[in-house]
Amino acid sequence: MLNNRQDELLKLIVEEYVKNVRPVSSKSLCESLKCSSATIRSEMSMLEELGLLEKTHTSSGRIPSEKGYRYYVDHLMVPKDLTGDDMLKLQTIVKNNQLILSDSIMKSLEIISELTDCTIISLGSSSNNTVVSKVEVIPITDNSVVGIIVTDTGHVENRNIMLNEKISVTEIKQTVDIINKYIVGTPLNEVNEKLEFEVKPIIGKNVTSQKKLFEMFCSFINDVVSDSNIQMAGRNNILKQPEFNDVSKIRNILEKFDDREFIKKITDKKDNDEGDINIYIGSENAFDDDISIIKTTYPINGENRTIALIGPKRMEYDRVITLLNYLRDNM
Amino acid sequence: MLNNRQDELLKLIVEEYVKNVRPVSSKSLCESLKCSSATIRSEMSMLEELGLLEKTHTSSGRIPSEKGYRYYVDHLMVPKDLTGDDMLKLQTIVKNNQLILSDSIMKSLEIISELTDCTIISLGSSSNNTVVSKVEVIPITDNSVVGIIVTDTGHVENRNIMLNEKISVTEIKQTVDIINKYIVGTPLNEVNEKLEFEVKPIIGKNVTSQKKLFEMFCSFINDVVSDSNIQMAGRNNILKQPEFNDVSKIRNILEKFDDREFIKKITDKKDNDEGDINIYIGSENAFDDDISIIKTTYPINGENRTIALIGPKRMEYDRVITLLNYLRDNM
DNA sequence: AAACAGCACTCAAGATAAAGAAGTGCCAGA
DNA sequence: TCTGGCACTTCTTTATCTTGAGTGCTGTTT
Repeated sequence: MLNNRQDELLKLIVEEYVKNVRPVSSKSLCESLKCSSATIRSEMSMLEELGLLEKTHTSSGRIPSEKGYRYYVDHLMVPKDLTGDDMLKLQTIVKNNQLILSDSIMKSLEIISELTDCTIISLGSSSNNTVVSKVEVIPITDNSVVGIIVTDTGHVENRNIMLNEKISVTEIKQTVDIINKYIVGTPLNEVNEKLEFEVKPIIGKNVTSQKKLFEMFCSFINDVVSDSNIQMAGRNNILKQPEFNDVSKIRNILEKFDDREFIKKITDKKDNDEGDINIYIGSENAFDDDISIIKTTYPINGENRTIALIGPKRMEYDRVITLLNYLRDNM
Repeated sequence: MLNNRQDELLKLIVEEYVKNVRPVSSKSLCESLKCSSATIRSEMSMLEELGLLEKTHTSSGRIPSEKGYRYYVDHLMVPKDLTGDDMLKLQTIVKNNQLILSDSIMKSLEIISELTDCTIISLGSSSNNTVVSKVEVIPITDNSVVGIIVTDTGHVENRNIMLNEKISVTEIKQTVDIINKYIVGTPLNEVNEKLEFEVKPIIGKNVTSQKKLFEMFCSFINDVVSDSNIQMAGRNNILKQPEFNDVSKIRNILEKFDDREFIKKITDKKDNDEGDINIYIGSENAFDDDISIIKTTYPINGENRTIALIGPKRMEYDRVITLLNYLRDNM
């Protein structure tokens, strides 16, 4: 491993580079390390040999390599206390009890995205513990209805459903009553099975015109189950980062934000500790080599929501993590 | 006004510039206009004197000025037939009758945004003709409920409502029944009045614990009324346009896309002909001098939705307008 | 052995100059 | 009224030079 001074040096370089976005010179660290620039230079080249530092050209200062950031995050970073300013802004939301929990967390995430100039994505793996609270089907025209599903977390999904044939209001009510009777209280991931094996036979006994409605509704609920509900805050913040001044790079990233399938994959990665904070630096994530993702999960009303904070590889890791921890502790 | 050749010249320059994003030289037009470059140059300087053309520097070719685009759009542009390719892509959606009207129009708009590399915003002035179809309040926890409002256009709005005190299920049902009884069938813009003067007195007679629920619900419905439902397609398309290679410019525009208040103002502008296509070139709109907006309204289920197509000032006006007209004709 | 001062070397970035290309404007003649 | 010809302008590209901020290395000091 590294000696004390090397640790200290790497830490200084990461933090200096994160702050100024400029290769860090040996001279600029003399004062902090209380030794000459020559000494620092020799240490620097050792760290470079170990793959922890890089140069942008032969005679440039050093910047942290991906491995350098990893080492920093794993060994050097010390959790920072929240600054009064950060805390103040967050508290106004946390303390506001006009909002239900999930809304107030979303608001907090918006604040954090603003404070850090990062993008935050919140996505729920709703199918696990969430339970259907209510199903509604409301007639709109002669041959179209709107289907609504409400879960016990207060989440509402709706879809317009087109029917080939005219269905009477009473027929709709019949179908919905049957669905409700069997489905309310069912966990989302079991709804499919129940619809297929318990509800379908019963519907079958009734008027055939209900079949179409039932099928459409099944497909709707299917989508709800498979569709992790995605929320995003600070989508454009990446544009503020000086290293993203290349339009094609920005475009690449912004298009990934809009790609639901891509975003959903963020949840896929299984990590050692659920609930822990996981960090994916540069090529460790699929976004972009210059991007890091800080991922964690919050249990909200029994639902596990994944929170992903997306920012430049050159990120204030300590501050970001402190903010996320503060949010968890004050939930 | 301009003579025939000047018309032809301006038309050629606009269309050439739109295609190649490069100042157009006199020489490049000799063949099309069947005269020498010197002749074209003298015509060009006349058009420049009239403010229809501009130069990027003293010895550059010409580009259309804002006034030039305006003249082109008002007098020179001829509606183009749809290319087979464009039509094909649109038709697969239009002909799909699994979707209700508003959904299929949204799909079509997505296609158009893709075909034109423009961003399309669809926003509804829901309060005018839309009528409440159903109101629901579903208990989530002891002191929170989710409120749902469904309109006759199949639009669903929902909100989590936090209550200070515990309210029993039957009490909620009572309140909702009263609200439903008076509100269903009411146009959105009259809901407020009705709630205040007809429903409130009745609620007042009942248990006080309902008051809070009623108030929260009023605030919710208020927001629904004032909130024009915004949909967006191709948000990142602006990044594909070569003239937007400046990150600060892109940021400025993308941030406006996320600014609901700003977007809503698009509907505000009153125009001569409702239902007609309106064009705002460069400084004629509040977005950016290099951006044009093509705006029109579609009546969908009695609701007037505003469609705004946002792209570079250097836009294929004829094609875009043909696409929008085709969509209207095939609705 | 570790730290340091000194010096040669490297590279990026900015300034300046020159050459070439792509235009225009204008004039005189058909 | 149109056109060919020519001088002039500006952008673009390329090359050269300079400067400044760094490093790497070496020999000396502690």
